[in-house]
Amino acid sequence: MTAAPTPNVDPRVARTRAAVLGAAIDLLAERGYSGFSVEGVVERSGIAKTTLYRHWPTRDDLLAAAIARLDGAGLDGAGLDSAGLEGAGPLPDTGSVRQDLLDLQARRVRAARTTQWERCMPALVEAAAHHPELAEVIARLTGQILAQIETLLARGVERGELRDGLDPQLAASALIGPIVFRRLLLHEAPTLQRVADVIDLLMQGIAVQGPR
Amino acid sequence: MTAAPTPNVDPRVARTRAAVLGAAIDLLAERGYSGFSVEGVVERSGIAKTTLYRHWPTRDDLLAAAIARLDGAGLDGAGLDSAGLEGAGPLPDTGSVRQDLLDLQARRVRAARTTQWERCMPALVEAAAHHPELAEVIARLTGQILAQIETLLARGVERGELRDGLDPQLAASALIGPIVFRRLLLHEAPTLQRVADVIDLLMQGIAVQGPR
DNA sequence: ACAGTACGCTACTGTAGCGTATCGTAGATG
DNA sequence: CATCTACGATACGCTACAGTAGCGTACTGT
Repeated sequence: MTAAPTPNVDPRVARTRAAVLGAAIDLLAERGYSGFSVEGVVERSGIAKTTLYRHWPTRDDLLAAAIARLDGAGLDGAGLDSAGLEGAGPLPDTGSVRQDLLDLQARRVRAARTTQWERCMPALVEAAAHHPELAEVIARLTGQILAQIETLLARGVERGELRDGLDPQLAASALIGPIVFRRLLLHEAPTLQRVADVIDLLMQGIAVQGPR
Repeated sequence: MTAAPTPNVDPRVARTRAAVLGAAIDLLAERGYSGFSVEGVVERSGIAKTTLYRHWPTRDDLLAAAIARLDGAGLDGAGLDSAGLEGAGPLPDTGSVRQDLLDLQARRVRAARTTQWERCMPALVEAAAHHPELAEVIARLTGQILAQIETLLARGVERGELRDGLDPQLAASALIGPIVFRRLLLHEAPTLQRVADVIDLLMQGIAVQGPR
C-alpha cells in the first residue's frame, strides 16, 4: 500500500514532474497567485518550457496540479506522492484533549515557515475566490486539516472530556479560524502562546459560569 | 466636524476621484487582486487613463487609495468620506452580550454580498501577503472590525456577563476568525445559523463543566 | 542494437497591461 | 472675460507572459 501506485513510469517523466511541481509550489508560496507564471516555473525548475507544456497544456492545469500536490498537513503514512509532509508524524494521543491539541498546533506553528500548505495559503485564498474548480481542491485540502483536529475532538468527547453533542466541524474551525484569520488579515505570524490561548479560550468559554 | 475636511476642492477632481475609486473597489471585489488593472478601472469608471495617472502615478498607488477607502464596516457617524457604509448603524446595545453579538453579526451576514469590505477580502489577503505597505492599511481596517466586537465584549465584562480578565482582542478574533476562515478556504458563505453557533460555542466553551 | 519516447533549444506569434507623450477641449475661478 | 487647471483622445514604447513550431538529442525499454 505504500508502494508506487503507478508502476511503469518513465523515470524521465517522474523527474520532470517532481522538478516542475516542486518549483511551482515554491513559486506559489513566494510570489502568490498573481505572481505565479509558467515562465517563472520554467526558470526555477530548469525544465524546458516545451516539456512543461507537454505535461500540462495550460497554466491553470499546472496550477491545479501543484495545488493538488499540496496535502493538507503531514498525514502520516498517507500522501507519499505529495509534497506537504513537512509537519508529519502521527496524531498526538496523550490522553488529554487539551494536550493533544496543543501538541498538534505547536507542531504546526513550528513548521509554519516551511510547510508549503501554510506558505501558499494567501495564494490559495485568491485562487479559490476566482476559480471554482480550484476552490473544490482547496476545500478538500482544508477539510483534511480540519479532520485531524476533529479526530482529536472526537476522542475527547468519547473520553468525556468534552461536552457531548459537540459539533466537531464547528469546533475545529473555531480552533484554526482565529489563527488563520489573524495571519491572513493582520499579517500576524502564529505563536505557541497564541494557539494555546485560543485552545484555552474555547475550552473554557467566555461566559461567567452560573452557580452549580 | 462632519463638514468637508477639504473645503476647496475643484468639483472636477472630486468627481474623478469618486468615479475612479468606486470603480476600483468594484473591480477589486469582482476580479480580485490579480485581476485588478488600471485599464480595467479606466474602462469601468469612464475616466481617461491619462487623468487617472495624474492622480495616482502608479498602479499600486491607485490600489492603496482604493483599499484605504474601504472602511472596516459601517462605523456609524464616522467615515463620511468612505465607501463602506453599507453595514452601517450604531452598535447594538440590548443589555445582553449574546444578543448584541448576534445582532451585529447578523447585520454583517445580511450585508455580506454588498459590503465592499467583505467582497474584497480575498483580494486583500493576497495584497497583504505580498505588499507590506498595503498590509498595514489592511491590518488597520481589520482592526476596526475587531474593535466593534471588542466594544461589545467589554460591555459584557463590565456588566458581569463575561469572565473578568477576558482578552477582548483574542475573543473577538475567535468570533470572526472561524467565519472568515470557512468563507475564504472552504468557500462557504456565512449564515445566520453559523454565526449564532460560533457565538454560542464560544460563550459556553467546549469542555464539560467540572462540579461547582 | 533499435525503436519509441521524452526532453532541450531557439525562435516565434499574440496579447494584456503599465506608464508616457502630445495635443486639444471644457470647466472652474478671479 | 481671461486664465488656469483638470479632463479627454489617440497613439505610442516596453515588458511580461501564454502558448506554439520545428528540429535535434538523449534516454528507456525490449
